[in-house]
Amino acid sequence: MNKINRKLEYALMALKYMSQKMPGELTTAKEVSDAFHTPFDATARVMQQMAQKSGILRAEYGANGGYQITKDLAKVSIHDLVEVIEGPTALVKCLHKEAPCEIQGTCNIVSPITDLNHRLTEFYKSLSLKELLVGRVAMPAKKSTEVVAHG
Amino acid sequence: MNKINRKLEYALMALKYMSQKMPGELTTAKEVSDAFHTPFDATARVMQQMAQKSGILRAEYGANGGYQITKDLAKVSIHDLVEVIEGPTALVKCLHKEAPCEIQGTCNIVSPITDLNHRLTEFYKSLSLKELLVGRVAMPAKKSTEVVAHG
DNA sequence: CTTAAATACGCTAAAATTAGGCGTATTTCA
DNA sequence: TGAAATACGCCTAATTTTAGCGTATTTAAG
Repeated sequence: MNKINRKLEYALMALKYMSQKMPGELTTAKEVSDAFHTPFDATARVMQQMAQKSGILRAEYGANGGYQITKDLAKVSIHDLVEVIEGPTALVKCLHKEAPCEIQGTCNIVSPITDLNHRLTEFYKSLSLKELLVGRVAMPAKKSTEVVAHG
Repeated sequence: MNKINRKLEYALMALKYMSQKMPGELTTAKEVSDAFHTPFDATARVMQQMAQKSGILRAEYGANGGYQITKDLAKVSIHDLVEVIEGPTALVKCLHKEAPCEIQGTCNIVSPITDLNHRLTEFYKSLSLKELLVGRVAMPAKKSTEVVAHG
């Protein structure tokens, strides 16, 4: 439960990286995968998804192309990002797929799970990417020496 | 991200089922796996874990044995239960394992992930099993016709 | 004292999910 | 025309999840 997968990590890395660039400046997938030593294909894919499935990024084609943040990260929630990367969210498949759950009918926790799912979704909707990635601290202007908070 | 696994489902089913019994009455793993058509071994295992790793349940050995809820579910959080079933929690391994994360050093989201992990943990700590399983509505006294909340 | 029913738990195999990589098409700049 | 970039379908490997088997231990009942 509650484990972040690689794609989401790569997306967050890319977004944080891009958020520290000058407005209008482009960032390529290769640039990100080089900077963080992440696999190129997977990195490129999540950036494509953020551009394609959502308007978080804008893609510019061809040589000298790349991506650019186009949405205000304060207005994009973690829930939004997760749905872009992973598709529709649910604690349990049966909540929004026509679920071939073999124990349906006898299951006694549909209501609790539905409730928990709702609360979790609200939690993730309430947290913006800006709040998460930029944090309460003002951006340090210099791009170096990231300070780790708790660990 | 945020998917509930089978073990946790079985644990929640068992707990809800047991919470509707008379105080002092025992429940066997077989009884639960029969009631919900869940695999016996897996069902038995989570009940063992709840008895062994935590004091949520008490086990009585031998024929006529079984389990019994011994903790006030209002005082056991979802976070507690998850840690009993899955062990230490973290959004990402590197947060509490000596992490052989290959990109450590270049990773720029340790701080955001740590922060999110903390918020999530607080969220799960704030929600008790009683609130989740019994809900705001008073127990219906009759054990039948479970009402589904949202869908 | 033997059998049956229950908990306790290590081990292994199957199934499902995740992660990564390959190939190719398309776009654009030089 | 070639190089560099996005776009994306498909396939394979790795990891995780899930289930089941076997066996030991405890206790009630006959």
